[in-house]
Amino acid sequence: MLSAERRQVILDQLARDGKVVAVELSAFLGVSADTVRRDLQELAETGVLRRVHGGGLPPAVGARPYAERREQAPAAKAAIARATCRLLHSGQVILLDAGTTTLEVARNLPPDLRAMVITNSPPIAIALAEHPNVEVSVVGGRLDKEARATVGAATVEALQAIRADVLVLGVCSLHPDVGITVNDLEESYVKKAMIANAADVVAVSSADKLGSAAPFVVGPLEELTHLVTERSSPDTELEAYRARGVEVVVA
Amino acid sequence: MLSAERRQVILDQLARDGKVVAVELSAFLGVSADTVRRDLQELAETGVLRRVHGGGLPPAVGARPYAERREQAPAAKAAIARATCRLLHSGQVILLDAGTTTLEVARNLPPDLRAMVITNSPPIAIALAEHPNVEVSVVGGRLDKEARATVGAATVEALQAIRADVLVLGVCSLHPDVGITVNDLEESYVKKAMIANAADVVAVSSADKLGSAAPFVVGPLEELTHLVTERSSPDTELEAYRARGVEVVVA
DNA sequence: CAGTTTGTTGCGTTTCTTTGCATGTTTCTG
DNA sequence: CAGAAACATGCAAAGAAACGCAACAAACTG
Repeated sequence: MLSAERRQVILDQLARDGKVVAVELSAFLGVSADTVRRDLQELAETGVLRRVHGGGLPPAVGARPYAERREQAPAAKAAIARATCRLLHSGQVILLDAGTTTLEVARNLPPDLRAMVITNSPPIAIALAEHPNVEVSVVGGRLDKEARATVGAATVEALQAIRADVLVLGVCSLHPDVGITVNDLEESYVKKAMIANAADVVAVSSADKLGSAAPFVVGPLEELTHLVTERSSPDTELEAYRARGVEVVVA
Repeated sequence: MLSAERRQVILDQLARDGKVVAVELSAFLGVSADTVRRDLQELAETGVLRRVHGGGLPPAVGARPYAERREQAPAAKAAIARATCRLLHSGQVILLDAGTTTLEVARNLPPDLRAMVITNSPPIAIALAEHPNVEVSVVGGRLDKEARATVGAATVEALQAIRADVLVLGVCSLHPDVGITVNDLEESYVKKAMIANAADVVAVSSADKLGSAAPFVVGPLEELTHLVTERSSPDTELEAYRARGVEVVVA
Protein backbone atom coordinates (compact mmCIF):
# COMPACT_ATOMS: atom_id res chain seq x y z
CA MET A 1 0.00 0.00 0.00
CA LEU A 2 1.24 3.43 -0.94
CA SER A 3 1.81 5.91 1.85
CA ALA A 4 -0.34 8.54 0.16
CA GLU A 5 -3.09 5.96 -0.18
CA ARG A 6 -2.83 5.19 3.50
CA ARG A 7 -3.26 8.83 4.38
CA GLN A 8 -6.32 8.97 2.21
CA VAL A 9 -7.77 6.05 4.16
CA ILE A 10 -7.10 7.91 7.38
CA LEU A 11 -8.93 10.95 6.06
CA ASP A 12 -11.84 8.83 4.88
CA GLN A 13 -12.13 7.23 8.27
CA LEU A 14 -11.94 10.66 9.89
CA ALA A 15 -14.76 11.92 7.69
CA ARG A 16 -16.85 8.84 8.43
CA ASP A 17 -16.36 8.55 12.19
CA GLY A 18 -15.50 12.11 13.10
CA LYS A 19 -12.28 10.88 14.70
CA VAL A 20 -9.36 8.54 14.27
CA VAL A 21 -7.42 6.63 16.93
CA ALA A 22 -3.73 6.02 16.37
CA VAL A 23 -3.53 2.46 17.70
CA GLU A 24 -6.63 1.39 15.78
CA LEU A 25 -5.18 2.79 12.60
CA SER A 26 -1.92 1.00 13.28
CA ALA A 27 -3.70 -2.37 13.51
CA PHE A 28 -6.10 -1.67 10.66
CA LEU A 29 -3.44 -0.50 8.24
CA GLY A 30 -0.82 -3.03 9.26
CA VAL A 31 1.93 -0.53 9.92
CA SER A 32 3.76 0.51 13.06
CA ALA A 33 2.33 3.10 15.40
CA ASP A 34 5.29 5.28 14.52
CA THR A 35 4.26 5.43 10.92
CA VAL A 36 0.69 6.29 11.85
CA ARG A 37 1.94 9.07 14.06
CA ARG A 38 4.01 10.45 11.24
CA ASP A 39 1.01 10.29 8.93
CA LEU A 40 -1.15 12.13 11.43
CA GLN A 41 1.52 14.76 11.86
CA GLU A 42 1.78 15.19 8.13
CA LEU A 43 -1.96 15.55 7.75
CA ALA A 44 -2.10 17.99 10.62
CA GLU A 45 0.52 20.14 8.90
CA THR A 46 -1.61 20.43 5.81
CA GLY A 47 -4.51 21.50 7.98
CA VAL A 48 -6.94 18.72 7.08
CA LEU A 49 -6.78 17.13 10.53
CA ARG A 50 -6.31 18.36 14.05
CA ARG A 51 -3.81 16.34 15.99
CA VAL A 52 -4.75 15.32 19.52
CA HIS A 53 -3.20 12.93 22.01
CA GLY A 54 -4.09 9.43 20.89
CA GLY A 55 -5.34 10.26 17.41
CA GLY A 56 -6.89 12.99 15.35
CA LEU A 57 -10.07 15.04 14.99
CA PRO A 58 -11.57 17.15 12.22
CA PRO A 59 -9.91 20.55 11.96
CA ALA A 60 -11.40 23.48 13.85
CA VAL A 61 -13.84 25.52 11.83
CA GLY A 62 -11.24 26.96 9.52
CA ALA A 63 -11.31 28.09 5.92
CA ARG A 64 -14.59 26.25 5.44
CA PRO A 65 -17.24 28.82 6.40
CA TYR A 66 -16.42 31.27 3.64
CA ALA A 67 -17.57 29.00 0.81
CA GLU A 68 -20.70 28.18 2.78
CA ARG A 69 -21.57 31.73 3.67
CA ARG A 70 -21.21 32.79 0.07
CA GLU A 71 -24.09 30.60 -0.96
CA GLN A 72 -26.56 31.40 1.77
CA ALA A 73 -29.71 33.42 1.01
CA PRO A 74 -28.58 34.65 -2.38
CA ALA A 75 -31.96 36.08 -3.35
CA ALA A 76 -32.28 38.29 -0.30
CA LYS A 77 -28.67 39.39 -0.63
CA ALA A 78 -29.13 40.35 -4.26
CA ALA A 79 -32.22 42.40 -3.41
CA ILE A 80 -30.37 44.24 -0.66
CA ALA A 81 -27.48 44.83 -3.01
CA ARG A 82 -29.68 46.32 -5.71
CA ALA A 83 -31.41 48.61 -3.23
CA THR A 84 -28.04 49.74 -1.90
CA CYS A 85 -26.84 50.60 -5.38
CA ARG A 86 -29.67 53.07 -5.72
CA LEU A 87 -28.08 55.07 -2.90
CA LEU A 88 -24.80 55.42 -4.81
CA HIS A 89 -24.11 58.05 -7.43
CA SER A 90 -21.51 58.96 -10.00
CA GLY A 91 -18.72 61.17 -8.80
CA GLN A 92 -18.73 59.74 -5.29
CA VAL A 93 -15.85 58.21 -3.42
CA ILE A 94 -17.31 54.96 -2.15
CA LEU A 95 -15.78 52.93 0.65
CA LEU A 96 -16.81 49.28 0.31
CA ASP A 97 -16.42 47.11 3.39
CA ALA A 98 -15.65 43.40 3.13
CA GLY A 99 -18.43 40.82 3.35
CA THR A 100 -20.64 38.64 1.24
CA THR A 101 -23.43 41.20 1.01
CA THR A 102 -21.07 44.01 0.08
CA LEU A 103 -19.51 41.72 -2.53
CA GLU A 104 -22.96 41.42 -3.99
CA VAL A 105 -23.22 45.21 -3.98
CA ALA A 106 -19.98 45.39 -5.95
CA ARG A 107 -21.35 42.94 -8.51
CA ASN A 108 -24.54 44.95 -8.88
CA LEU A 109 -23.04 48.38 -9.35
CA PRO A 110 -24.67 49.93 -12.45
CA PRO A 111 -22.27 49.77 -15.40
CA ASP A 112 -22.65 53.51 -16.01
CA LEU A 113 -21.65 54.46 -12.46
CA ARG A 114 -18.47 56.53 -12.63
CA ALA A 115 -17.04 56.50 -9.17
CA MET A 116 -14.00 55.70 -7.11
CA VAL A 117 -14.37 52.61 -4.98
CA ILE A 118 -12.03 51.85 -2.10
CA THR A 119 -12.11 48.43 -0.48
CA ASN A 120 -10.17 46.24 1.90
CA SER A 121 -11.54 43.06 0.30
CA PRO A 122 -9.56 41.30 -2.46
CA PRO A 123 -12.67 39.47 -3.77
CA ILE A 124 -14.46 42.79 -4.15
CA ALA A 125 -11.44 44.28 -5.89
CA ILE A 126 -11.47 41.42 -8.40
CA ALA A 127 -15.21 41.74 -8.96
CA LEU A 128 -14.79 45.45 -9.68
CA ALA A 129 -11.96 44.83 -12.11
CA GLU A 130 -14.74 43.80 -14.50
CA HIS A 131 -16.52 47.11 -14.11
CA PRO A 132 -15.91 49.52 -16.99
CA ASN A 133 -16.21 52.84 -15.20
CA VAL A 134 -15.25 52.65 -11.55
CA GLU A 135 -11.76 53.29 -10.40
CA VAL A 136 -10.68 50.81 -7.75
CA SER A 137 -8.31 51.25 -4.88
CA VAL A 138 -7.26 48.51 -2.50
CA VAL A 139 -6.42 49.10 1.14
CA GLY A 140 -3.45 47.00 2.13
CA GLY A 141 -2.67 45.14 5.32
CA ARG A 142 -2.57 41.68 6.83
CA LEU A 143 -5.11 39.34 5.27
CA ASP A 144 -7.76 37.87 7.54
CA LYS A 145 -8.23 34.52 5.81
CA GLU A 146 -11.63 34.01 7.32
CA ALA A 147 -13.13 37.30 6.16
CA ARG A 148 -10.89 37.61 3.09
CA ALA A 149 -10.24 41.19 4.08
CA THR A 150 -7.22 43.16 5.14
CA VAL A 151 -6.99 44.18 8.78
CA GLY A 152 -4.42 45.51 11.19
CA ALA A 153 -2.50 48.70 11.80
CA ALA A 154 -1.53 49.22 8.17
CA THR A 155 -5.15 48.97 7.07
CA VAL A 156 -6.36 51.42 9.71
CA GLU A 157 -3.59 53.86 8.87
CA ALA A 158 -4.33 53.70 5.16
CA LEU A 159 -8.02 54.32 5.83
CA GLN A 160 -7.18 57.43 7.80
CA ALA A 161 -5.70 58.95 4.64
CA ILE A 162 -9.09 58.69 2.96
CA ARG A 163 -12.19 60.89 2.92
CA ALA A 164 -15.10 58.95 1.47
CA ASP A 165 -18.52 60.28 0.57
CA VAL A 166 -20.26 57.09 1.49
CA LEU A 167 -19.37 53.87 3.26
CA VAL A 168 -21.19 50.63 2.52
CA LEU A 169 -20.77 48.68 5.72
CA GLY A 170 -21.44 44.96 6.03
CA VAL A 171 -22.71 44.34 9.54
CA CYS A 172 -22.51 41.13 11.54
CA SER A 173 -24.77 42.23 14.35
CA LEU A 174 -26.89 45.30 14.88
CA HIS A 175 -28.87 46.15 17.99
CA PRO A 176 -30.84 49.34 18.69
CA ASP A 177 -29.25 49.78 22.10
CA VAL A 178 -25.86 48.03 21.83
CA GLY A 179 -25.09 49.45 18.39
CA ILE A 180 -22.85 47.92 15.73
CA THR A 181 -20.89 44.89 16.92
CA VAL A 182 -18.63 42.27 15.32
CA ASN A 183 -17.00 38.96 16.22
CA ASP A 184 -13.41 40.01 15.74
CA LEU A 185 -11.38 42.69 17.46
CA GLU A 186 -9.28 43.59 14.44
CA GLU A 187 -12.36 43.84 12.32
CA SER A 188 -13.90 46.28 14.78
CA TYR A 189 -10.92 48.64 14.46
CA VAL A 190 -11.10 48.56 10.68
CA LYS A 191 -14.82 49.32 10.69
CA LYS A 192 -14.30 52.12 13.17
CA ALA A 193 -11.70 53.70 10.92
CA MET A 194 -14.01 53.36 7.94
CA ILE A 195 -16.88 55.02 9.73
CA ALA A 196 -14.67 57.83 10.97
CA ASN A 197 -13.64 58.70 7.45
CA ALA A 198 -16.94 58.55 5.60
CA ALA A 199 -19.64 61.22 5.39
CA ASP A 200 -22.56 58.83 4.97
CA VAL A 201 -22.66 55.31 6.38
CA VAL A 202 -24.94 52.76 4.74
CA ALA A 203 -25.23 49.49 6.63
CA VAL A 204 -26.35 46.44 4.70
CA SER A 205 -27.78 43.58 6.71
CA SER A 206 -29.95 40.53 6.32
CA ALA A 207 -32.93 40.33 8.69
CA ASP A 208 -31.43 37.72 11.02
CA LYS A 209 -28.58 40.00 12.01
CA LEU A 210 -30.85 42.71 13.32
CA GLY A 211 -31.43 42.70 17.04
CA SER A 212 -28.36 40.61 17.79
CA ALA A 213 -25.09 41.58 19.41
CA ALA A 214 -21.49 40.34 19.19
CA PRO A 215 -18.55 40.80 21.57
CA PHE A 216 -16.72 43.71 19.94
CA VAL A 217 -18.36 47.09 19.69
CA VAL A 218 -17.75 49.21 16.61
CA GLY A 219 -19.93 52.12 17.62
CA PRO A 220 -23.45 53.31 18.46
CA LEU A 221 -26.30 53.05 16.04
CA GLU A 222 -26.22 56.80 15.53
CA GLU A 223 -23.10 56.37 13.39
CA LEU A 224 -25.32 55.00 10.64
CA THR A 225 -27.13 57.22 8.21
CA HIS A 226 -28.85 54.41 6.30
CA LEU A 227 -29.78 50.80 6.86
CA VAL A 228 -30.67 48.54 3.94
CA THR A 229 -32.35 45.28 4.91
CA GLU A 230 -34.82 42.67 3.71
CA ARG A 231 -38.52 42.95 3.25
CA SER A 232 -39.02 40.15 5.75
CA SER A 233 -37.94 42.30 8.69
CA PRO A 234 -40.88 43.06 10.96
CA ASP A 235 -41.74 46.70 10.68
CA THR A 236 -42.00 47.19 14.43
CA GLU A 237 -38.37 46.19 14.77
CA LEU A 238 -37.29 48.67 12.13
CA GLU A 239 -39.09 51.45 13.97
CA ALA A 240 -36.42 51.35 16.67
CA TYR A 241 -33.77 52.16 14.09
CA ARG A 242 -35.80 54.93 12.46
CA ALA A 243 -36.36 56.49 15.89
CA ARG A 244 -32.60 56.84 16.21
CA GLY A 245 -32.28 58.78 12.99
CA VAL A 246 -31.32 55.93 10.68
CA GLU A 247 -33.01 56.02 7.30
CA VAL A 248 -34.23 52.47 6.79
CA VAL A 249 -34.57 51.05 3.28
CA VAL A 250 -36.45 47.79 2.87
CA ALA A 251 -35.39 45.91 -0.26
CA MET B 1 4.66 -0.81 -27.65
CA LEU B 2 4.25 2.88 -28.19
CA SER B 3 4.81 5.20 -25.29
CA ALA B 4 1.38 6.80 -25.70
CA GLU B 5 -0.16 3.34 -25.71
CA ARG B 6 1.69 2.51 -22.55
CA ARG B 7 0.39 5.60 -20.84
CA GLN B 8 -3.14 4.68 -21.79
CA VAL B 9 -2.64 1.31 -20.12
CA ILE B 10 -1.46 3.09 -16.99
CA LEU B 11 -4.58 5.26 -17.00
CA ASP B 12 -6.81 2.22 -17.52
CA GLN B 13 -5.22 0.47 -14.61
CA LEU B 14 -5.59 3.60 -12.49
CA ALA B 15 -9.30 3.80 -13.33
CA ARG B 16 -9.76 0.11 -12.55
CA ASP B 17 -7.80 -0.15 -9.29
CA GLY B 18 -7.88 3.41 -8.04
CA LYS B 19 -4.11 3.41 -7.88
CA VAL B 20 -0.99 2.37 -9.73
CA VAL B 21 2.33 1.23 -8.30
CA ALA B 22 5.49 2.11 -10.19
CA VAL B 23 7.33 -1.18 -9.72
CA GLU B 24 4.27 -3.24 -10.66
CA LEU B 25 3.83 -1.22 -13.82
CA SER B 26 7.47 -1.70 -14.62
CA ALA B 27 7.13 -5.47 -14.47
CA PHE B 28 3.75 -5.56 -16.18
CA LEU B 29 4.77 -3.32 -19.07
CA GLY B 30 8.24 -4.75 -19.46
CA VAL B 31 10.03 -1.43 -19.26
CA SER B 32 12.40 0.03 -16.73
CA ALA B 33 11.21 1.76 -13.60
CA ASP B 34 12.74 4.93 -14.98
CA THR B 35 10.46 4.91 -17.98
CA VAL B 36 7.44 4.30 -15.79
CA ARG B 37 8.43 7.21 -13.60
CA ARG B 38 8.72 9.44 -16.63
CA ASP B 39 5.30 8.32 -17.80
CA LEU B 40 3.80 9.04 -14.40
CA GLN B 41 5.40 12.45 -14.34
CA GLU B 42 4.03 13.21 -17.77
CA LEU B 43 0.53 12.12 -16.78
CA ALA B 44 0.74 14.11 -13.57
CA GLU B 45 1.57 17.25 -15.51
CA THR B 46 -1.60 16.94 -17.57
CA GLY B 47 -3.56 16.51 -14.35
CA VAL B 48 -5.09 13.11 -15.02
CA LEU B 49 -3.07 11.49 -12.28
CA ARG B 50 -1.72 12.55 -8.94
CA ARG B 51 1.88 11.55 -8.47
CA VAL B 52 2.79 10.10 -5.10
CA HIS B 53 5.85 8.36 -3.77
CA GLY B 54 5.80 4.84 -5.18
CA GLY B 55 3.16 5.31 -7.83
CA GLY B 56 0.10 7.34 -8.65
CA LEU B 57 -3.45 7.99 -7.45
CA PRO B 58 -6.52 9.56 -9.04
CA PRO B 59 -6.36 13.35 -9.02
CA ALA B 60 -7.46 14.95 -5.73
CA VAL B 61 -11.16 14.42 -5.15
CA GLY B 62 -11.90 17.85 -3.74
CA ALA B 63 -9.79 19.55 -6.38
CA ARG B 64 -11.31 21.99 -8.81
CA PRO B 65 -12.65 20.70 -12.10
CA TYR B 66 -9.68 19.65 -14.03
CA ALA B 67 -10.70 21.22 -17.31
CA GLU B 68 -10.73 24.62 -15.63
CA ARG B 69 -7.49 24.01 -13.86
CA ARG B 70 -5.83 22.88 -17.00
CA GLU B 71 -7.00 25.84 -18.97
CA GLN B 72 -5.49 28.35 -16.63
CA ALA B 73 -2.46 26.25 -15.88
CA PRO B 74 -0.89 24.76 -18.97
CA ALA B 75 1.65 22.11 -18.18
CA ALA B 76 4.57 24.46 -18.71
CA LYS B 77 3.28 27.03 -16.26
CA ALA B 78 2.57 24.41 -13.63
CA ALA B 79 6.03 22.96 -14.07
CA ILE B 80 7.65 26.38 -13.69
CA ALA B 81 5.52 26.98 -10.61
CA ARG B 82 6.54 23.73 -8.99
CA ALA B 83 10.20 24.33 -9.70
CA THR B 84 9.91 27.81 -8.22
CA CYS B 85 8.35 26.42 -5.06
CA ARG B 86 11.45 24.34 -4.50
CA LEU B 87 13.40 27.58 -4.09
CA LEU B 88 11.16 28.75 -1.24
CA HIS B 89 11.56 27.72 2.37
CA SER B 90 9.77 27.98 5.68
CA GLY B 91 10.55 31.06 7.70
CA GLN B 92 11.10 33.27 4.70
CA VAL B 93 9.37 36.51 3.90
CA ILE B 94 8.27 35.99 0.31
CA LEU B 95 7.26 38.81 -1.99
CA LEU B 96 4.94 37.51 -4.71
CA ASP B 97 4.53 39.65 -7.79
CA ALA B 98 1.27 39.69 -9.77
CA GLY B 99 0.85 37.52 -12.85
CA THR B 100 -0.58 34.26 -14.07
CA THR B 101 2.60 32.32 -13.49
CA THR B 102 3.08 33.71 -10.01
CA LEU B 103 -0.56 32.92 -9.28
CA GLU B 104 0.27 29.36 -10.18
CA VAL B 105 3.20 29.51 -7.79
CA ALA B 106 0.81 30.60 -5.03
CA ARG B 107 -1.47 27.65 -5.78
CA ASN B 108 1.45 25.26 -5.69
CA LEU B 109 3.00 26.35 -2.43
CA PRO B 110 3.55 23.22 -0.32
CA PRO B 111 0.89 23.02 2.41
CA ASP B 112 3.53 22.69 5.09
CA LEU B 113 5.38 25.85 4.07
CA ARG B 114 5.28 28.27 6.99
CA ALA B 115 6.11 31.64 5.58
CA MET B 116 4.92 35.19 5.25
CA VAL B 117 3.78 36.07 1.75
CA ILE B 118 3.36 39.65 0.64
CA THR B 119 1.60 40.38 -2.65
CA ASN B 120 0.09 43.22 -4.63
CA SER B 121 -2.27 40.85 -6.43
CA PRO B 122 -5.81 40.30 -5.06
CA PRO B 123 -6.21 36.99 -6.91
CA ILE B 124 -3.04 35.69 -5.29
CA ALA B 125 -4.24 36.89 -1.90
CA ILE B 126 -7.47 34.93 -2.34
CA ALA B 127 -5.65 31.83 -3.50
CA LEU B 128 -3.45 31.97 -0.43
CA ALA B 129 -6.43 32.40 1.89
CA GLU B 130 -6.88 28.64 1.36
CA HIS B 131 -3.37 27.90 2.53
CA PRO B 132 -3.21 26.62 6.11
CA ASN B 133 0.23 27.88 7.07
CA VAL B 134 1.26 31.02 5.25
CA GLU B 135 0.51 34.45 6.59
CA VAL B 136 -0.65 36.78 3.86
CA SER B 137 -0.18 40.50 3.57
CA VAL B 138 -1.66 42.63 0.82
CA VAL B 139 0.02 45.73 -0.54
CA GLY B 140 -2.56 48.44 -1.16
CA GLY B 141 -2.88 50.96 -3.93
CA ARG B 142 -4.78 51.75 -7.08
CA LEU B 143 -5.98 48.64 -8.88
CA ASP B 144 -4.72 48.06 -12.39
CA LYS B 145 -7.74 46.26 -13.80
CA GLU B 146 -5.79 44.68 -16.60
CA ALA B 147 -3.12 43.12 -14.41
CA ARG B 148 -5.38 42.73 -11.36
CA ALA B 149 -2.60 44.21 -9.29
CA THR B 150 -2.17 47.31 -7.22
CA VAL B 151 0.13 50.00 -8.59
CA GLY B 152 0.93 53.63 -7.95
CA ALA B 153 2.59 55.72 -5.30
CA ALA B 154 0.84 54.05 -2.37
CA THR B 155 1.96 50.64 -3.55
CA VAL B 156 5.57 51.73 -4.01
CA GLU B 157 5.59 53.42 -0.63
CA ALA B 158 4.17 50.35 1.10
CA LEU B 159 6.76 48.15 -0.59
CA GLN B 160 9.54 50.35 0.73
CA ALA B 161 8.49 49.45 4.27
CA ILE B 162 9.24 45.81 3.55
CA ARG B 163 12.36 43.69 3.64
CA ALA B 164 11.75 40.41 1.87
CA ASP B 165 14.04 37.40 1.74
CA VAL B 166 12.98 36.46 -1.75
CA LEU B 167 10.95 38.01 -4.53
CA VAL B 168 9.15 35.88 -7.10
CA LEU B 169 8.93 38.16 -10.10
CA GLY B 170 6.70 37.54 -13.08
CA VAL B 171 8.48 38.89 -16.12
CA CYS B 172 6.91 40.11 -19.34
CA SER B 173 10.12 40.43 -21.29
CA LEU B 174 13.68 39.49 -20.56
CA HIS B 175 16.70 40.16 -22.71
CA PRO B 176 20.34 39.48 -21.88
CA ASP B 177 21.43 43.00 -22.87
CA VAL B 178 18.32 45.14 -22.36
CA GLY B 179 17.41 43.53 -19.05
CA ILE B 180 13.97 43.28 -17.46
CA THR B 181 11.28 45.25 -19.28
CA VAL B 182 7.48 45.63 -19.07
CA ASN B 183 4.63 47.16 -21.05
CA ASP B 184 3.40 49.58 -18.44
CA LEU B 185 5.14 52.46 -16.73
CA GLU B 186 3.39 52.09 -13.39
CA GLU B 187 4.14 48.41 -13.38
CA SER B 188 7.81 49.13 -13.90
CA TYR B 189 7.93 51.30 -10.79
CA VAL B 190 6.25 48.63 -8.71
CA LYS B 191 8.65 45.96 -9.89
CA LYS B 192 11.60 48.25 -9.25
CA ALA B 193 10.44 48.79 -5.68
CA MET B 194 9.99 45.06 -5.20
CA ILE B 195 13.47 44.29 -6.46
CA ALA B 196 14.99 47.00 -4.30
CA ASN B 197 13.54 45.46 -1.17
CA ALA B 198 14.25 41.78 -1.68
CA ALA B 199 17.46 39.90 -0.99
CA ASP B 200 16.99 37.27 -3.69
CA VAL B 201 15.09 37.81 -6.92
CA VAL B 202 13.62 34.79 -8.69
CA ALA B 203 12.19 35.55 -12.13
CA VAL B 204 9.62 33.16 -13.54
CA SER B 205 9.15 33.18 -17.28
CA SER B 206 7.84 31.05 -20.09
CA ALA B 207 10.26 30.46 -22.93
CA ASP B 208 8.63 32.86 -25.39
CA LYS B 209 9.32 35.83 -23.16
CA LEU B 210 13.06 35.29 -23.17
CA GLY B 211 15.02 37.36 -25.61
CA SER B 212 12.27 39.93 -26.05
CA ALA B 213 12.09 43.52 -24.86
CA ALA B 214 9.27 45.93 -23.94
CA PRO B 215 9.21 49.75 -23.70
CA PHE B 216 9.69 50.27 -19.96
CA VAL B 217 12.89 49.18 -18.30
CA VAL B 218 12.75 47.73 -14.79
CA GLY B 219 16.45 47.07 -14.44
CA PRO B 220 19.45 45.14 -15.73
CA LEU B 221 19.61 41.40 -15.79
CA GLU B 222 22.11 41.46 -12.93
CA GLU B 223 19.26 42.28 -10.54
CA LEU B 224 18.12 38.68 -10.85
CA THR B 225 19.58 35.92 -8.76
CA HIS B 226 17.51 33.12 -10.31
CA LEU B 227 15.55 32.50 -13.48
CA VAL B 228 13.03 29.67 -13.68
CA THR B 229 11.90 28.78 -17.17
CA GLU B 230 10.67 25.93 -19.32
CA ARG B 231 12.50 22.92 -20.53
CA SER B 232 11.83 23.98 -24.11
CA SER B 233 14.20 26.93 -23.92
CA PRO B 234 17.24 26.33 -26.12
CA ASP B 235 20.23 25.92 -23.92
CA THR B 236 22.40 28.28 -25.93
CA GLU B 237 19.99 31.09 -25.12
CA LEU B 238 20.11 30.33 -21.42
CA GLU B 239 23.89 30.48 -21.49
CA ALA B 240 23.68 34.25 -21.93
CA TYR B 241 21.79 34.52 -18.66
CA ARG B 242 24.11 32.20 -16.82
CA ALA B 243 27.07 34.23 -18.04
CA ARG B 244 25.60 37.24 -16.25
CA GLY B 245 25.46 35.46 -12.93
CA VAL B 246 21.82 34.39 -13.02
CA GLU B 247 21.22 30.89 -11.73
CA VAL B 248 18.99 29.32 -14.36
CA VAL B 249 16.53 26.61 -13.36
CA VAL B 250 14.89 24.64 -16.15
CA ALA B 251 11.54 23.17 -15.08
C1' DC C 1 21.32 8.76 -49.33
C1' DA C 2 24.33 10.39 -45.66
C1' DG C 3 24.25 13.43 -41.96
C1' DT C 4 21.76 15.75 -38.48
C1' DT C 5 18.34 16.38 -35.31
C1' DT C 6 15.00 14.88 -32.11
C1' DG C 7 13.00 11.96 -28.89
C1' DT C 8 12.87 7.71 -26.24
C1' DT C 9 14.89 4.40 -23.32
C1' DG C 10 17.92 2.11 -19.97
C1' DC C 11 21.92 2.40 -16.84
C1' DG C 12 24.86 4.06 -13.03
C1' DT C 13 25.22 7.30 -9.46
C1' DT C 14 23.63 10.32 -6.10
C1' DT C 15 20.04 12.09 -3.29
C1' DC C 16 15.80 11.91 -0.88
C1' DT C 17 11.77 9.25 1.40
C1' DT C 18 9.88 6.02 3.91
C1' DT C 19 9.84 2.93 7.60
C1' DG C 20 10.64 0.36 11.84
C1' DC C 21 13.30 0.21 15.89
C1' DA C 22 15.75 1.89 20.06
C1' DT C 23 15.83 5.39 23.40
C1' DG C 24 14.32 9.00 26.30
C1' DT C 25 10.46 12.24 27.36
C1' DT C 26 5.77 13.76 27.96
C1' DT C 27 1.02 12.98 28.92
C1' DC C 28 -2.79 10.48 30.59
C1' DT C 29 -5.26 7.78 34.21
C1' DG C 30 -6.54 5.21 38.22
C1' DC D 1 2.02 9.73 42.19
C1' DA D 2 3.28 5.77 39.71
C1' DG D 3 2.61 2.79 35.83
C1' DA D 4 1.11 2.69 31.22
C1' DA D 5 0.37 4.62 27.04
C1' DA D 6 1.49 7.96 23.68
C1' DC D 7 4.90 10.87 21.83
C1' DA D 8 9.45 12.81 19.97
C1' DT D 9 13.99 11.99 18.20
C1' DG D 10 17.89 9.87 16.08
C1' DC D 11 19.41 6.10 13.33
C1' DA D 12 20.03 2.71 9.73
C1' DA D 13 18.31 -0.10 5.89
C1' DA D 14 15.47 -0.50 1.89
C1' DG D 15 13.64 1.50 -1.75
C1' DA D 16 12.16 5.38 -4.80
C1' DA D 17 13.28 9.35 -7.31
C1' DA D 18 16.29 12.71 -9.67
C1' DC D 19 19.99 13.47 -12.78
C1' DG D 20 23.39 13.05 -16.20
C1' DC D 21 24.83 10.12 -19.77
C1' DA D 22 25.04 7.17 -23.69
C1' DA D 23 22.80 3.97 -27.00
C1' DC D 24 19.40 3.70 -30.31
C1' DA D 25 15.63 4.58 -33.56
C1' DA D 26 12.69 7.61 -36.15
C1' DA D 27 12.08 11.83 -38.52
C1' DC D 28 13.93 15.54 -40.93
C1' DT D 29 17.25 17.89 -44.23
C1' DG D 30 20.53 19.17 -47.72
